[in-house]
Amino acid sequence: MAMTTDSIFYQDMDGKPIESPNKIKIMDISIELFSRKGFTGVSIRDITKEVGIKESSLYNHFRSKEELLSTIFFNFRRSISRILPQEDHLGGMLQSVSPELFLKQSLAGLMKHIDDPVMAKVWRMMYLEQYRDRVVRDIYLNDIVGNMLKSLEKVFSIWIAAGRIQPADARILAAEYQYPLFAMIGVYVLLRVDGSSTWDIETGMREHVDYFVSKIIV
Amino acid sequence: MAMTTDSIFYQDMDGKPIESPNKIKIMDISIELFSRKGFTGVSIRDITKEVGIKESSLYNHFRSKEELLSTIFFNFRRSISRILPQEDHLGGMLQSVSPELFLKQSLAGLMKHIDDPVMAKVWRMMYLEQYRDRVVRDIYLNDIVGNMLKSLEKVFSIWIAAGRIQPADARILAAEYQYPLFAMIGVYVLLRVDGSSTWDIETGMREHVDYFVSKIIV
DNA sequence: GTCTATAGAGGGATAGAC
DNA sequence: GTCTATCCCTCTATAGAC
Repeated sequence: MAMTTDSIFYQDMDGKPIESPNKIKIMDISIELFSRKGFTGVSIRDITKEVGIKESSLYNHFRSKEELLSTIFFNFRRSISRILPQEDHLGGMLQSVSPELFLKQSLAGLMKHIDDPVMAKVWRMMYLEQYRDRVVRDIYLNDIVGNMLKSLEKVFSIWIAAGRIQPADARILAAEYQYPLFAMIGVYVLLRVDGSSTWDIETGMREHVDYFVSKIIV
Repeated sequence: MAMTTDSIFYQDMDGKPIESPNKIKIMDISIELFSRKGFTGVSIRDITKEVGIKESSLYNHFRSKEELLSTIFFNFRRSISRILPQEDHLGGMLQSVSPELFLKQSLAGLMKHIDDPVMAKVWRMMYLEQYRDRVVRDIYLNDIVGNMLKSLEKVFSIWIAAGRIQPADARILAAEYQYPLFAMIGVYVLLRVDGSSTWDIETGMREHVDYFVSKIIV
């Protein structure tokens, strides 16, 4: 996967790039604060104070606090869609690498997304707001959990059909592979709130991939 | 496991049972509201309005909004500690039942806890507040994730030593078994926010136990 | 696009009568 | 233990000058 810093470029919800320095600063600081205190725990005052503008100036960039939140998740969704394997490229990719390597590379791609200084915070926001906000809940359940399981199921079916792994229910394999990672990612982003060491949980993720692979190879 | 309705009995943080009907009502309604809108998203006014008392009356029961929150999590912690396998009873229990049955019964015990009408909401609160509140973070990371993994590791070591399952790293087995369940529980409580069907994810949990057992038996 | 000023509602918490 | 009344602060958002 090519190096990219795309993820720090924001767009408005109509697709226009956000270029105003103050608007970018509002996004950055809102993400930082929302991810630590939650949407309802952060006031417009908190945000504008750190940005260095008056409250009223924020409303030149966003119509409301809600629109600011929606813009953040709009960009998260856009960013997430890029780390899912592209259906049409699957065929070629799956032939050229081993299951083990493919899974390790996917995990690396996911971790790269979560490790992005901005996206790490939005992941936290997602876990934090999903109980309060139906849109966020749908992003998690559909865009993240649903899509990842579906695309993994496809991958495992292909491997099974090609006899590269043991015959099994591809849907169950996808769940067995992915759900532990979801839980571990949750722990990972939680540990990073306090700046605690994430060494154990990262090791756990690698051990999981190894264990899983050891149980499915022919 | 014997039927019990213990979980709906609250204690104050000094250990005294909460008996005042209004105080119980405050607890119930706070849990309901906090679990849907988050601590900072709910006001004392919201709570007392539903309880049917004036704001000032709440302060006869709790010194502050924070103390109310702490009391809720104090009771959650107490309740959680009861679903962990007791170290001293492990020996006997492990000899009398098969690994498969033991794991299925543990899962049933956990699901029973989460299905309790009150505790389901506090689980949601825990997922919701853990990013904002260090104490809640510690409850999740230590009392729940940490303790469950530790006690499961013990169980697997015993089985391995007794030759009842294939030799393996007990710590990894514990992680492989438990992490998917954590993620699935997260999805489960999330689905219940909207009253969506949890049939798929419950099936997923059972399939996980089956798959896991199939990979470890001798 | 930023500012000052302010509106108008809602926040947590307390005093003191009953 | 509940009430009325109130304090003082913070909240989101808008109007209008520059």
